[in-house]
Amino acid sequence: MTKSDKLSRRERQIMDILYRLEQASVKDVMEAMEDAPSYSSVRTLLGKLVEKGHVDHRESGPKYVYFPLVAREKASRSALGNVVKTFFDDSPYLAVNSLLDMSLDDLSDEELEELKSMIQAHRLRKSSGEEV
Amino acid sequence: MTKSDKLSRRERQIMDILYRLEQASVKDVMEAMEDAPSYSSVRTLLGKLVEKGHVDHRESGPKYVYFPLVAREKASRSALGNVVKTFFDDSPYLAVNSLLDMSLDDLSDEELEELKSMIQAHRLRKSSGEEV
DNA sequence: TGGCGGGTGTTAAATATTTAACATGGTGCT
DNA sequence: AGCACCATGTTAAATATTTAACACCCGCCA
Repeated sequence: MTKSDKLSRRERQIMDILYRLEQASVKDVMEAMEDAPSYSSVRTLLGKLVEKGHVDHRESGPKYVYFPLVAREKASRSALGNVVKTFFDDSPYLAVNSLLDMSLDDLSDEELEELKSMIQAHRLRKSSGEEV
Repeated sequence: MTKSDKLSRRERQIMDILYRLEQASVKDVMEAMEDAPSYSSVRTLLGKLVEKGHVDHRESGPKYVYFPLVAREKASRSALGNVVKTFFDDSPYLAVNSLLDMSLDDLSDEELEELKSMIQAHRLRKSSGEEV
């Protein structure tokens, strides 16, 4: 029963913070919360996440530092997949389209170029006989 | 206090289903859940979402059909934004990159082409004097 | 050394979520 | 009409989440 533990709202919130910060002390987590409860509460939540196997901690000087056990990379794919499924009829195209639409202005020329060649490279690879 | 109501796990789950299906009866929602509770429970949850202002319902023949009050489009942007913030250091580029990386194989030639020209069009627009 | 500050471990209470039971109303069918 | 079916309205119990209190430990330093 390592998997499929449903996370509560607070637990999910803390997981997100840990992914965002990569790792964090109790205090760090608390400070990252808009609507933080008491120090004690955050500590309990973190403890529960450790119990459930989502998080681990190591000592860092006098205190603990917590971090997610599932790699950010993997978790991010899962999160993106969920969004695609929930809001874009399972179509990655629609998702990329929307994401581009809402952020094109924030991308640098280099980034735009990079994305384009990423697509281009794939098209070439595909057309050059690499069938399924 | 129409805004900023924190959703519980079940509430979040149901909202996602409503966004996925666009609209749904109690039964529809229940059937869309892996781990559905009783009909009665789902009904209560939906009622709460209505109370909180996240969902509305209309009569459809003999029964109710529920649907989200915030447009899918808007909700999707918000969801994407959260993922970008949580897992991609707030960098849309990294997010698009990852999304493309995990889904390139599923995109048709037309879609690839479309994305490329979307980027291209933006580059042109940008370089033709539309400075910030 | 004695007491403070800052951390953890544990346990228990308050609150919210989640579930289900029971009652009601309409519709269609025999 | 009477009954089964399917839906909703309401209310209450079971369970989980969330919060906080209290006890302890360690390093520091006046």
